[in-house]
Amino acid sequence: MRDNMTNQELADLIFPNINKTIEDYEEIYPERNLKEGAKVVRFAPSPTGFMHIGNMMSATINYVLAKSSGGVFYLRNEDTDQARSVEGAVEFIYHTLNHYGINPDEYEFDGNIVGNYGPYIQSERMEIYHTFIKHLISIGRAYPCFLSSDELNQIREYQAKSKKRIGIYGRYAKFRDVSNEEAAQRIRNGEKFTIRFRSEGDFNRKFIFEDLTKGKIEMPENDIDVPIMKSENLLPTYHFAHVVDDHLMRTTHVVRGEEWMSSVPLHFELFKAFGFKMPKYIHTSLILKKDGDIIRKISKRKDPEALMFYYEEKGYPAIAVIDAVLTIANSNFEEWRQNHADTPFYEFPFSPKKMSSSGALFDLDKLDNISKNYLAKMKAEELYENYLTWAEKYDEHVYELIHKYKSDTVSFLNIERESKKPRKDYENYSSIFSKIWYMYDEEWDRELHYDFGCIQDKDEIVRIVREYLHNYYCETDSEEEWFLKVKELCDKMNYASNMKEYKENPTKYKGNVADFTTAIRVVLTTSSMTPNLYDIMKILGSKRMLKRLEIFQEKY
RNA sequence: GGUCUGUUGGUGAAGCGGUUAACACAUUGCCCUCUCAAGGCAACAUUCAUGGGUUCAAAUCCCAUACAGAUCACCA
Repeated sequence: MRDNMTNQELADLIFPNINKTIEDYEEIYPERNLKEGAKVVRFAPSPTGFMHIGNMMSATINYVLAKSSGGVFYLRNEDTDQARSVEGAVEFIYHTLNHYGINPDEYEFDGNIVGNYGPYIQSERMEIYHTFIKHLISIGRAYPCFLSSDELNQIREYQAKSKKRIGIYGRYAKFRDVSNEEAAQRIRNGEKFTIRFRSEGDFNRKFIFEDLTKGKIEMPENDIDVPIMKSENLLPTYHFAHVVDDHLMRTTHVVRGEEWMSSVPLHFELFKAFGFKMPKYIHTSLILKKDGDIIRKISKRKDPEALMFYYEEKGYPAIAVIDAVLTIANSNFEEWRQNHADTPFYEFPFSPKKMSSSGALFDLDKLDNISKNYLAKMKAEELYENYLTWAEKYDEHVYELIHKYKSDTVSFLNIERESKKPRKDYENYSSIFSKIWYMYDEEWDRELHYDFGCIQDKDEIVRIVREYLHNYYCETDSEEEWFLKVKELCDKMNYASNMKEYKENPTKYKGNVADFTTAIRVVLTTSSMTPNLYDIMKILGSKRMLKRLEIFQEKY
């Protein structure tokens, strides 16, 4: 055994098959040629098979940042945790993003790589990581560590008990200063090891960095010898992959959750060890949830609305969800949206400074409101098509009905639409049917609940509706003629056709026009709350209306 | 326990030393009206977690306390 094994020799022993250098990779992935100010950003989820609202917010912010600066948005699959990886998750994420109008410029799945900075799947970048780790070992900034998990636990317990800082640093870093010969011997003996970064930081020194949303933040330097490569599968840890990937992919801005803030000093030291420029950071607040009296982080398990699938199933238009997300993400988005109603969201000049620094509650009421406005603005035909597409996937029964009665459905959806003040009846596709079911004859065999207004007496209602349908209603009447006839019958049956007169002398009459039309409305629809009656009658036609009078007589 | 971050109405929030403390959603009331929706008009924080301080003047600056969240893994 030789006495003086060099770092380079140790590195060669650990990675005998790595022949590239980090300089080689600098050439393979050169600086991107983009215009001044263009941002290169990424969405880098772990492929767990779900997309949650926090992911969505991060993806949206990234996309807006890239688009509005003429930059690049790429999708990177962080699958270094083999245990949690789910097959097909990237495709799923890719399609979910597409559904919301977010299209990555660079990505990879099914063996297809789009973009020059791939592979975009971490498990396919082994050689790259190993090259960079080998380099760190060769310059003495990383070393193999043979601490077993039992030993690690003991250290942790001891530190916790004696109120010391937890972690492998200082004298706890047992293998940090072991000779290269000893390390080599252990490796040759087949001992398991991880590679740890050799930190040169000092916990008593301060380190200042600028987060784009939170401003200047002062933290102690990192002095922990963190693992950069796992023993089991030789994959890098998140921290190491972040530094290598974001450098090689030439990321300029890293948008990530607030939970990463505390590892910035570590990342800083890692970037410095390679001599790389650090990207800018935007740490986003967590999305919270009010659960009874307590406010907590939104949870994938407990809160259905945490998963993006929820919004698709409920049938919220994609753009409404994006707007709701941006409303929480950036405080001046709402104002911008008011002045730019038809501008694509990615043209919004996103400002990290305007991000709220405390966590926000995701407000479902607000989403409903945004969504109502979008649905109200659509043309009936367009609404119908979107509704049909939604129903095809989520509600077969509705799909069949509206498909069969397309023309009536569109006419109904068109009532009081396409005006300056369109109706805002629907907040999402799944809630539409409960408000329009009565337009379909097939639905009338269900159990009916007539929602009466002032007139409760069945015989009186039948008298009114029968008289009206037989002797007054005419399909060719204009709306004014129609209303004149309604009022005429009103007077005849001693209901006040003039509201003012009624208010002055309520006792003189049996009721007023409103009560009168409500009776008709309820017989035709069971509901006292419907869009314009005249239009509904027009769609229904005399024959079907008479049938509904029959049903009423039988069932009520 | 160490280290960070935050705390303005039911919700999202604007404000950054002098404002009647914006705006949007929600809620409530009135008006309009064939119902509903829409629309119009109102109401809704005497106060910015609490306690001190600086100042002629504080939600805004400083300090302390409380509370909440994050992090301290061979998970990301």
